[in-house]
Amino acid sequence: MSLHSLQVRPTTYLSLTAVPAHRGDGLGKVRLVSLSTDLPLAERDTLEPLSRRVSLDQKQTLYVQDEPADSVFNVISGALRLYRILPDGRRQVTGFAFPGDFLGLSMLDRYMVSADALAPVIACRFERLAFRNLVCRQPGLMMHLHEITGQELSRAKDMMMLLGRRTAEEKIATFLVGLQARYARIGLSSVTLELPMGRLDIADHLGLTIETVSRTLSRLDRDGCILIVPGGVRLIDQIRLDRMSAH
Amino acid sequence: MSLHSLQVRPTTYLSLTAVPAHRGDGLGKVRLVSLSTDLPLAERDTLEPLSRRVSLDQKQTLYVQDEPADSVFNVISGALRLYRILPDGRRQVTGFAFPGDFLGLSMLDRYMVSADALAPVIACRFERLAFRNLVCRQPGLMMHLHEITGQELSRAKDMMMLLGRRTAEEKIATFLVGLQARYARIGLSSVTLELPMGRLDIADHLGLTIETVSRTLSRLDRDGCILIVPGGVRLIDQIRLDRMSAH
DNA sequence: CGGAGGATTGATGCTGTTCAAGCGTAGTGG
DNA sequence: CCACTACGCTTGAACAGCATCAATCCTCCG
Repeated sequence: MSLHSLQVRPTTYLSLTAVPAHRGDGLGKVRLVSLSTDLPLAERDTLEPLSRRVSLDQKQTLYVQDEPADSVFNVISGALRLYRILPDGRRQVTGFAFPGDFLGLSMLDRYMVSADALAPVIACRFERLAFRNLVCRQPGLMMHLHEITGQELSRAKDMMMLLGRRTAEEKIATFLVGLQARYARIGLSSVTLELPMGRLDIADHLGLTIETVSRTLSRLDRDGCILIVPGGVRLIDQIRLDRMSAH
Repeated sequence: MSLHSLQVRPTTYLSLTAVPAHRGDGLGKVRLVSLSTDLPLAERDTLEPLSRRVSLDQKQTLYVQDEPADSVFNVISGALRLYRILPDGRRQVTGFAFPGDFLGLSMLDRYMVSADALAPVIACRFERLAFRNLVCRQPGLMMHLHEITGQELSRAKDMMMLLGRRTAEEKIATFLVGLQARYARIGLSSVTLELPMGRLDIADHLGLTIETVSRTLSRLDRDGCILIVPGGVRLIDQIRLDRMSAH
């Protein structure tokens, strides 16, 4: 099972996700699915016409930092990188997006990062204002979306600690363990982690250079912590990795 | 004018702030003030009994990371530092809070950072569940609070870029210019920045050591960019500082 | 087979850290 | 009023971790 075959994450309560329509209604349309009984059919049908299916090839851009944010997205399949770039070219990859993730949920006027596809992506697109209007009329749903944003904020603070206060080895270990946990949450439990992003993406995510990422991975491999495999990494010594990434 | 004399920031639209009661109702009570016509008197009166005034002396703790988050706060005066600590003592100061700022607004079950006072603090405390319930019934207000959280998230991404990809000098310059802008927004416009936090707090905020912070400030002083004064810094060469912090 | 792009590895260097000493000011008590 | 201490800040010297520069390797794909 891989990121490509995975489509939707099972969510718990009051969740809003989208899956391709089962009805053969051609391309571009998606069927909005809510696992929540709190989201009435009437509202579901209100939101549904707002949703459009978006497909991206690898390396294509979903949106660009500072451009007017007129859409909210929900990733259905694939993987994206989210990043900011300085005028001189230095880049910070603020995160990666996987199936089930929302993008643009804070609904500011402009996108705060750029997003492009690491692998072919299918996403569900909502017109922002309509999305906003609907959500306003659904306090429970809105509260849930707010909570998702709060969790993203919490992860951002984890990242600050990681970037500001941890060594290269700890950064790599934390990244791998975190990715594993994230895959697990979307039903991709495996000892072997697929890494859809390149070494440079990891480097720009962790505040390192590509060489340091490569060297550190090689060393973890030599030490028997991990096993580097084509397209990914197999986590061998989970205990040691957990200790390195402990917070 | 200083952080101590400053009490409330003027906000634009649909804002929820609190000021000490004008009515002499003893200690502990505050009067809830909304600049929004969207927040009806009835709801204002509902929230008002939930609010309690909190006072902190310097170095006192408002709340601790990972403890159950049963309150939401709005800072009225003073300054706080927000931080996380690793088991081995390494610390990341994720930010500072000033008058007008909300704390715990993402309303997760547990506080994601610890908060303690850099200077004597007065804050307005809301019981979380009641706050949440009220906000749920006020879509416009909730939307605004969501937007504030979104802005915090945006600043968190700025921090990631700062921590991961910028030099010590750029970090310091960005910190000073950012603080200046923040003071300006709460009505504290001045060339001389008050720095209620110590060098170690700045270091732990920017992912540096106290020595590097001190050295970098000294160099900026020597170069005529800034002037170090007791308790703060005077920004001299605004243009050069802006260029160093440019994004 | 040949080229392109990504990843690895090595040699060297620099930025920021670490260790250590000294400075300045505020607070305390004789 | 001045010694004495405490604490935060500054400065210096040596060091280390990661960056930089550069060469090579690997794999995919035309």
